[in-house]
Amino acid sequence: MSTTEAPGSSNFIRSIINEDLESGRYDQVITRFPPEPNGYLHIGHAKSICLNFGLAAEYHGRCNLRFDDTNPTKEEAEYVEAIKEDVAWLGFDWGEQPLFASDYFAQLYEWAILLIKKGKAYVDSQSAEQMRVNRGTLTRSGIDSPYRDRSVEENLELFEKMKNGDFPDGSHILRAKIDMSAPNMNLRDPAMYRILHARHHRTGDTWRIYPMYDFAHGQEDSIEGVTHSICTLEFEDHRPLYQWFHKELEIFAPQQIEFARLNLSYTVMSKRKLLQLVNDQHVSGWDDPRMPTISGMRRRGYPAAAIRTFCERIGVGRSANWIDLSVLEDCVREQLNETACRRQAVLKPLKVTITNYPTDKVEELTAPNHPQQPEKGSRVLPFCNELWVDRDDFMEEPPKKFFRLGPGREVRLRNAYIIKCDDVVKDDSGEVIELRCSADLDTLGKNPVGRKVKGIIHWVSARHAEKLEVRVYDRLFNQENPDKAENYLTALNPESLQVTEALAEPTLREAKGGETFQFERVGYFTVDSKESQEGKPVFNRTVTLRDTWAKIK
RNA sequence: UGGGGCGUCGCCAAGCGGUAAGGCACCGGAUUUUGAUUCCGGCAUUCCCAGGUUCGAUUCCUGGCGCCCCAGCCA
Repeated sequence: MSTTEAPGSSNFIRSIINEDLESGRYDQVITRFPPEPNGYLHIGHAKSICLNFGLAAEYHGRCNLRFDDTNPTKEEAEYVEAIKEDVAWLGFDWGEQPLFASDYFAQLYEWAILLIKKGKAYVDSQSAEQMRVNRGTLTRSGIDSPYRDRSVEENLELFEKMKNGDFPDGSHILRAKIDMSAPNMNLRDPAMYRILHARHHRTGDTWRIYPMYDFAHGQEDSIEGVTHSICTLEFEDHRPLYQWFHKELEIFAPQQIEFARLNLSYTVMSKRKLLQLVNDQHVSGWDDPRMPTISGMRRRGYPAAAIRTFCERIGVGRSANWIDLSVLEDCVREQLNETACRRQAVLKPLKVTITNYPTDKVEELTAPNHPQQPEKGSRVLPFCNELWVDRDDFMEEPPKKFFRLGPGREVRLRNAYIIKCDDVVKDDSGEVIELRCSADLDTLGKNPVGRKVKGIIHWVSARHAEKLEVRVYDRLFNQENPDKAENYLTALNPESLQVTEALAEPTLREAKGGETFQFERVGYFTVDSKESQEGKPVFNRTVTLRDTWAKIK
């Protein structure tokens, strides 16, 4: 599965891989997607997933799913499961078992000892604060730790005790001995191992020390034979260190390649902020349909194929980018237009009575499930003299370009007759509460001769309508870039969720969780797989239809 | 004012010395029992700026300008 999409346009990563293959530096392509299980995956991760798994498939290589679980204070098994589900749903296969950084803890520990013995690592006993001060600044070099020249024996002994849990958190730390005056801050004796008396989701209480990202990631890649280790731009400064460990340890050296992370308008992408949205209950959870998480989008009704298309379409480069939400929505519509069956449902009901239609008569009209795909079949639409239409499809004083219902106007009822608005009934407050119309009963499946009726509106039989809960979603944030607000929370869109009731054609009652329909002229709606019940589906608005009338207005 | 990057249409993005792909958005127009879809057509004499090399530069060189990342015992 997964790579049915058209091959993407060229990008700098493919160029690098081609060169590496031609030069013989590597003879295959092995990549990896290395999430930290400290939150749910979002659309930015999808970009990385599609890139890594996509490249591996393209070059007939392999892509590992490897959890970078080196910080037990932030990671949980729940996240591991959620991440696996999301990657699989996106359509990618990581082989028999996912891998874990924690699988390599013993090896990493041995390598740390090797570096100590080589005089390339030492135990520092400064406080975190002292270390920070002594690290210097961007423009001023750091100064050596007073513990920098401890003997190998002493370092070995202290590190052993760190491992055994003899010291409290923060009392000592293992550092690589590189250069405290390096202009690249990452080379100023970076931390390799810290003491953490924390229970790890997989190794339990086995370890009291845990490796830092820099001392773990490159070696994990090396162990797995990863040839191209693709990460985001902020790790570019870490590359010299990534390479330093491979060289000092004399192990297989993968090539790290950095690309620009995804930014999407009207959303935030940092895990910290997404976690806060969840914890402070601005959303119902990581999988709230308004979240930019994979699970949120899945619940919202975004097809996996649409997300894959999106990731291919936005390309991959090294310059900061800000992708417009419309690109994603276009991918979703493109996919759903092909796959979703058509239905009729009214969200803002206005009563219509067909005055010349027998009160006790009910007709079963036939409507195609997909006008462009007859093979999708059809369904039955009951029609009687009492209907609901959408309030937006009637105007008492319509402007010239409005070709829907108005006093004396004619309109086509989708899949049914042409009707004419003869009377407008109002309540005491002057609000329109009913339209009394007459139908041209000779217009079923054909157009009248001598006049043409341009307007077409959707409707539902009032006596057969199902009342269904519909959740109308809008963008979670009002501002294109929530991060530029004083506090991104102030940019939250208070109307991002409107719960309402739809009056829908009877067939919709049987809709199953995860199914998506196009409510004609309105948008795509997907049955919420979490909160729907048998015979009582709850619909999430996935995305609206394009609406050029809205622009004309 | 240290180091590392980036700068091609409103937003992405190809281009790798030979005379500016594509997508989204936008604007026209055709078809349409969804103002949807589909379909045609338009949309950078110009590639951050200034010099230079060259028959020829978005592509090479030099100098500017602008933006992003780095001072976690996070990843």
